[in-house]
Amino acid sequence: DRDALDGHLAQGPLTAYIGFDCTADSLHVGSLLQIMLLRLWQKTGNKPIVLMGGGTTKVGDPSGKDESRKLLTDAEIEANMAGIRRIFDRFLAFGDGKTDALMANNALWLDALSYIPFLRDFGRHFSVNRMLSQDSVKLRLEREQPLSFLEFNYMVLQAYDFVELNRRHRCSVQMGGSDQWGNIVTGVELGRRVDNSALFGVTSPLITTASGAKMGKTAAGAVWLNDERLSAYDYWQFWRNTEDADVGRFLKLFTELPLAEIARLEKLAGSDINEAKIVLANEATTLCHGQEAATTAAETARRVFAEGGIGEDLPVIEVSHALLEQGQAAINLFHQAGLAASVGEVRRLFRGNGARINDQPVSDEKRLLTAADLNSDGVIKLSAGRKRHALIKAI
RNA sequence: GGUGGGGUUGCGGAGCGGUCAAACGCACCAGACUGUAAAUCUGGCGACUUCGGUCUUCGAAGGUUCGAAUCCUUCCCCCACCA
Repeated sequence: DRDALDGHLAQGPLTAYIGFDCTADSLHVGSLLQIMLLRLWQKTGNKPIVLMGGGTTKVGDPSGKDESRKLLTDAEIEANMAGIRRIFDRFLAFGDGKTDALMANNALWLDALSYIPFLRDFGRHFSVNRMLSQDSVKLRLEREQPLSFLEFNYMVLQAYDFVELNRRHRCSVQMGGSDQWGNIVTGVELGRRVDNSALFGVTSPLITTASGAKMGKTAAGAVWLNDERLSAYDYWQFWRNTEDADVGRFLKLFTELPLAEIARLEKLAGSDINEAKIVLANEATTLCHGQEAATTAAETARRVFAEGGIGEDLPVIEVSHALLEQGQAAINLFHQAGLAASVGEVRRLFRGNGARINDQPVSDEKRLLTAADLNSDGVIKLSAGRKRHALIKAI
């Protein structure tokens, strides 16, 4: 009900929440849009709540995959929450103030639920007929995919979360991805039935790239938001490598530049669009890792790509002078530098002419690296393809 | 508990005694072309290798066989339907 929500917002600040799993100690760009939504919510004078799925994570999310997922201990969940909290610290201002962000954990109330009372108080408001017609359930059934009772209950628990947050923090808006639509609506209705409260749901479409792929996969896996999992440099590179067709959209969604400026950048055509990509990378990296990290990453990228040189943000592995004097097998060092998952992969890289040492292509698998390969900066530059580089430093 | 169908290399999915490190598709990596883009084409895609090969993988453990992902036994797990 957009008009009613507008009406409420016109009357004063509202509190909104988005739920996040805490199955890992970081989030990736798949969640970035949700994070940006909360940030925007706060910047426009409202209060955001980050709800951690501590309770549901403990049960183990049964969705999708066949493999038995390991159950996380309380300590692991705590650690994961701390990691995720660090990410949000960059995007939101936490505190006790009126519009300060709040982090909640649904384990707080879900753990305490008693089955029978819960069923009597809340279960009676859920219609199985309705639940079966929800997309999340219906699609599974139509495709004849398994759906456990546990999973079936997710909707119920999420709906209940909304009611709890409304009672505890007067939270009246839930945001989320469009796949959460059914769950959110269920929560809205539950709130109306048990508390007669007016709740609202806002969903955002799943962001895909222009080529239709889900956003956020790279060679190294997911594009993580914390720098222990993915360096600021790689994060910058991820944005820099955005497809042409996505640049404008991503600028609007993932940066806070004025729309006029974005409109200007969007108009750039041909190779000029690279300017827009650099701006996108700078802005996005600044939001996630800070101004300094973004600048360093941009400078490294400029040196590496524009000048074919090296930059301080490239991964470095250290080798002692003594070992280097003896000569070290290049294939092993490529492997150690993380440019390939195995020595065999390095060999293939050599065979396919994808490997370079100090920007010189190499194909000799027996190539040794020695002190003589150190360049004027005292390092050896290894490259796998055009984009992935690492440095060997003698110590 | 009963009946039926399954568990194969990241995912999907062939194979059903040797020619199987295992078709094909997707994803991924590299090369060419470019603008650190997309599309396209080419090559690669278990590990190690003295490039001759060697070793480990097809749910788990045993067994049959000269030889097993393929056959047998037991076990574990998943799914559908029935109860």
